[in-house]
Amino acid sequence: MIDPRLLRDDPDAVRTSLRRRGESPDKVDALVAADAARRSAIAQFEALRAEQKQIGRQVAQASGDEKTALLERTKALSAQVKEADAEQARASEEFDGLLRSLPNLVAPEAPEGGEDDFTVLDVVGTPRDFAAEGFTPRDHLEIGQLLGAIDIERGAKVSGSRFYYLTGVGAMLELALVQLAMSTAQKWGFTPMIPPALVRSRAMEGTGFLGQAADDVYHLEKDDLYLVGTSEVPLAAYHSDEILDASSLPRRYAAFSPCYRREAGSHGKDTRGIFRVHWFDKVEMFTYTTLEESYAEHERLLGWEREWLDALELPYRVIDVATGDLGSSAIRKFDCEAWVPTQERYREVSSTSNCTEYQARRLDIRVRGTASDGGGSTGPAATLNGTLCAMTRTIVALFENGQQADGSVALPKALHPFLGPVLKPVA
RNA sequence: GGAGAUGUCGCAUAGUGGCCUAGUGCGCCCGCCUGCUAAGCGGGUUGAGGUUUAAACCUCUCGCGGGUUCAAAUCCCGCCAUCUCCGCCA
Repeated sequence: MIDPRLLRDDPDAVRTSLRRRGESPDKVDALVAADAARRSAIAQFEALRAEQKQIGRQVAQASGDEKTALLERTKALSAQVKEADAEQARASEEFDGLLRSLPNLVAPEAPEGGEDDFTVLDVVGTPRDFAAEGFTPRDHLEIGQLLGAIDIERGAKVSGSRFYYLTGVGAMLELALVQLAMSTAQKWGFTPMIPPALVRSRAMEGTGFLGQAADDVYHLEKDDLYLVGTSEVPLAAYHSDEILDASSLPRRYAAFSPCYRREAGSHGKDTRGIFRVHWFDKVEMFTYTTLEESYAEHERLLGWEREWLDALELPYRVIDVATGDLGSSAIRKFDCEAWVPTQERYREVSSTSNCTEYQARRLDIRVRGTASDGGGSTGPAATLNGTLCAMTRTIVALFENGQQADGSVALPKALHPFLGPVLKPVA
């Protein structure tokens, strides 16, 4: 959530941000009113409570008629305090609920508009000219079947649509990517992590996934646990309710985990192969830092994502995602999109978001000793996340871009130590 | 899954209904003293919220949430976590 003080000091900034996201700014008025109601309820409760405590101390020392009289007064007061406390709690809860439903402010630099209004920041590499090479490219599923790497029919038989088995070299390719990604991230200074993929609602809500994205989340009702759609969730919640020493920042974690997504609302989209699935594995980067440092860290995360794609020798472009297409936690988001030859377009393979203090406020993650005030006080941390390697989409890109006329796939040098230079059709 | 125990300030502990405005020790911070170091002496040291120009004051916070009571760290109920034992299990 955003800084509640901003609602009092500069509500127009909040309205402007909502408008830029394509949302109605109306709820700002309700928030300002709820804030005023909350504060007045708190003041009322505290005044009554102070009186109750004062008289309570007198009761302990009094005796006889004096005590009876005091008890008379404080008995009535007790009911009033209880009532005021309930009202204060109700008003605070209402304000908190409204505040949590508000998305993060958007960065002024983020381009305004919807899904198609992104800005292209860079284009790297050149898509191959298959016509010049004299053959028509096969799509990733066809290649995966030739290599014995992907079994989509049995995935559907066992688990339904959008499920798959990685088999043979497919399974080994994923493990190679995981191993390479984790060790590379460790070299960059990230702490390797394998986090839980089932989390409580606190973690899910705190990272901002139970708002507009709630339909995309799997929920295990019997246990009230959620399957994470990204390890951003357990990584953000890792330090919840903690105060981090400023000198320990930035803290960088790289996590390998499965990711589960209901893909509600994407019926009929990307139905072929393993491009859009209900489950995939991913290595995710995550940083805890300060607000001031978050902007530079966002650029660094993008830099590492690019370095990874460079190492995989994939052609890609980088886009600055438009305000209307940002998640509720993010103020700005950069996507890396790899070229997919059979679709003749760039498709998202990684994404990095600066969530500033939004998640940290919800999860109560604070920093002690920020530079701005000599080191004594605490303030919310800033969190950022970025994909290092989403397995299925990376496999799609590697297969399609590396394919050769005979159905084999030439691998980037970085993967040679694991799998050799070429994956060959099985039969 | 069953039985039992435990949860107090960074750490260790005291606290069995009003003297708790949570004490003490350690650690940490500031100062004094001191050839140096150590010791010693004095003060400070959970976090959040509210009133406010400020200073200051007030409220909440003893794992979390309810309840009893004029009054709860303390009594009752539920939950969470940890530990020990039994069962099951990769």
